[in-house]
Amino acid sequence: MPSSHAPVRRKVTLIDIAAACDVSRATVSLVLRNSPLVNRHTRERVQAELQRQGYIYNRAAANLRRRTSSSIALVVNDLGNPFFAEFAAGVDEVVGTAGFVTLLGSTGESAERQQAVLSSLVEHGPGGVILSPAEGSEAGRVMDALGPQMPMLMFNRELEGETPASAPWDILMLDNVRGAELATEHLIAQGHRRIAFFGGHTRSTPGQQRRAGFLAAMKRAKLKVPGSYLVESAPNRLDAVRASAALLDQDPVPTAAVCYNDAVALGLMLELGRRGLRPGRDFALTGFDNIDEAALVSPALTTLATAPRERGRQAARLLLARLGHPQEHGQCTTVPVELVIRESSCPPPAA
Amino acid sequence: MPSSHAPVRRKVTLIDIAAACDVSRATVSLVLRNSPLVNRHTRERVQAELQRQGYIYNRAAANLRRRTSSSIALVVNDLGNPFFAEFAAGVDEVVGTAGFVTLLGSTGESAERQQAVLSSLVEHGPGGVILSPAEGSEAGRVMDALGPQMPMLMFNRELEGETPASAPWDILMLDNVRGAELATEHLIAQGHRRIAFFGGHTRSTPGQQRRAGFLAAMKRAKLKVPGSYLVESAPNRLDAVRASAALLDQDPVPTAAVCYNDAVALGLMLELGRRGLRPGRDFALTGFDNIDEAALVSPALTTLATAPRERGRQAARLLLARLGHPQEHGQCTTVPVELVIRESSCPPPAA
DNA sequence: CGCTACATTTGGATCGTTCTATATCCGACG
DNA sequence: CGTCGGATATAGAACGATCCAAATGTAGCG
Repeated sequence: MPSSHAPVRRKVTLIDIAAACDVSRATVSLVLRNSPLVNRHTRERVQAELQRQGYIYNRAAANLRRRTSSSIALVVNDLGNPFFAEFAAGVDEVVGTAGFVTLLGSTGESAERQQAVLSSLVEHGPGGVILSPAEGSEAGRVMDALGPQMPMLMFNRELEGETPASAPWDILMLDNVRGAELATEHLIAQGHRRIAFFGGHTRSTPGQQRRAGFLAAMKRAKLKVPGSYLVESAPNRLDAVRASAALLDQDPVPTAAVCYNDAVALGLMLELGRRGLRPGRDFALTGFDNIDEAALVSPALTTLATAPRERGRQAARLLLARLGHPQEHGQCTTVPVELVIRESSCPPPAA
Repeated sequence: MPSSHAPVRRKVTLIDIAAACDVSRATVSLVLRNSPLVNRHTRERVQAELQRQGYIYNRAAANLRRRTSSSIALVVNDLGNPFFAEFAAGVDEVVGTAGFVTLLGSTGESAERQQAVLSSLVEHGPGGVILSPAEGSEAGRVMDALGPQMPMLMFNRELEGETPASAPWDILMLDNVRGAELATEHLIAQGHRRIAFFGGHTRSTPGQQRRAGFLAAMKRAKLKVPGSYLVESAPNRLDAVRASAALLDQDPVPTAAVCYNDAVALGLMLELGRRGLRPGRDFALTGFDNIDEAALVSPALTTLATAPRERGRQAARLLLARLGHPQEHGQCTTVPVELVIRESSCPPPAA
């Protein structure tokens, strides 16, 4: 007998169990939810039958009837970035523990794609959305995709355009300003005077904030920052390598750089090596994020630890807390970052 | 007027649109699915109204009625591991493009937690499951959680216990045997004679296969492998550091090691440095996976490229293809890996 | 005019659950 | 004996979409 003729059993439902036990659907439903209303004897018979037939609960049907949700949508730029991967792991951990399931989406840093991903995710009826916005995504368009009632939490970035007062969202931000200040102050204390800020885009929130922290620390130390010492790049290793020339081909060349993040710092280190300059000896630099690689490259990278997995857990907890109270005023949480001093932030070579 | 008194609009449904346009639910439904049956004029009126009211399609309700699914469950050990993060990114890319959504779950390498995660995910009715099994997970228990009809694809590992003939699954495996052979042959060609296999667990499928490839290559070269040259560890950096002593405290000490994966190799490099040995000079080693860090550590790590993101895409494509034909015989796909030679696999110091 | 052909629309049943209100049973109590 | 209360069980209408079979309108044609 060919296997294609094997009986394709329909999925087992409440009705099948009810029929087999000679009780009503309602009773089986009560058993499933451990209601105390059902007689002990009946409960046991039903449970045995559930087991026997391999019943699988259909949460979608239940959610439809109850108008509830059992999922959270998580939208990040790129899981390939260890920072976001750790963040996602933290989110999923808490979301899963709360009995929810994580719907994943990634934007590849494109506002267009983000729009498509959000529209697709929202049709699956998540209870809320955790979004690390792609660069250039606008508040209005996000609201169009998600509707005005959807609980939302922005991570790490803000949306562009007006925030509608009617539908506020929560925000979880790293203390980018203070972090960049810490890194800058550290390099100044090491004796550097010509310090640049390298990488990241000016239009992104963390880019602005880190740059602001850098400039504030420089100003307090009464150090000049020529405009050419502020070099932009995409926030990844590859584009940082490309942009390095604009930083290093200057006269006078800076002796140190505060980098937008670790990926960018690693790119700069690569280009330094290519030019025969030894990072951590001839040129000092700091990163941001403290990804695993930061401790492993040689020289090890001084950076700011953001504990991305814990941030993910925190984001999930904040959103889950918000589910109950969708109408309340949006909260903004800023979490401190910690300077981790390693070998890359040497004193200047002359000193 | 306090905002808590603001009108909490019910969600917009087909019925609302139908009422506003003075047509039936069925017509609106046809418009939504771009059916050619509906008159052009009507279609435009309905579409305008959908826009105006901010209608959001309820895919769960549609799936219930149509007995279809629009999601794929993805269960990995740990997103914090860049190999799995890249894999997940690849899966989500293809799954998303196909109009499905990814349900995420992570097991933390625990068979117990995997069981719980699978049971939770399956209640959300995914069309299929991509599973990178936790160590020690058994075929029978997985089938219990997922039911006999669920399309499944195993990645990278096989399940323990008997494979029930009734419900076959697809498998996507790296060519672990050949990969380990390549690495071993390369070290032999460099002049090494005392070569060890370091890290990984013997009970896991890739562990067995890589070890087998290593032993086969050694045997072909007529080189002896003392039992003490096979050192186990958990497949992560931390435990590799711990296990390094068992490898390096031997007499005669090996001059080279084929490592289970990159994480383990990086751990071993760390411990070598701590003992004043220079990896890539005094001791040769190879990894497996070619994670980003492999190219960046110093010395850069010779390893086997597995292209995890492309593997993720491939896994998703295989599973999506299988959705249509759930009863066919399970396929096993093995993909080649590529040796990437870098600095860590030096010749032996004496030679 | 009656008939068919075609284009368009629609009511009601249905998917698998939960909710609400009601029914049934049984012993106790006045 | 009537009826009241607690403990269980259940019928039927939701939830928001889709499918099916049938209805409607409109035009063409002999």
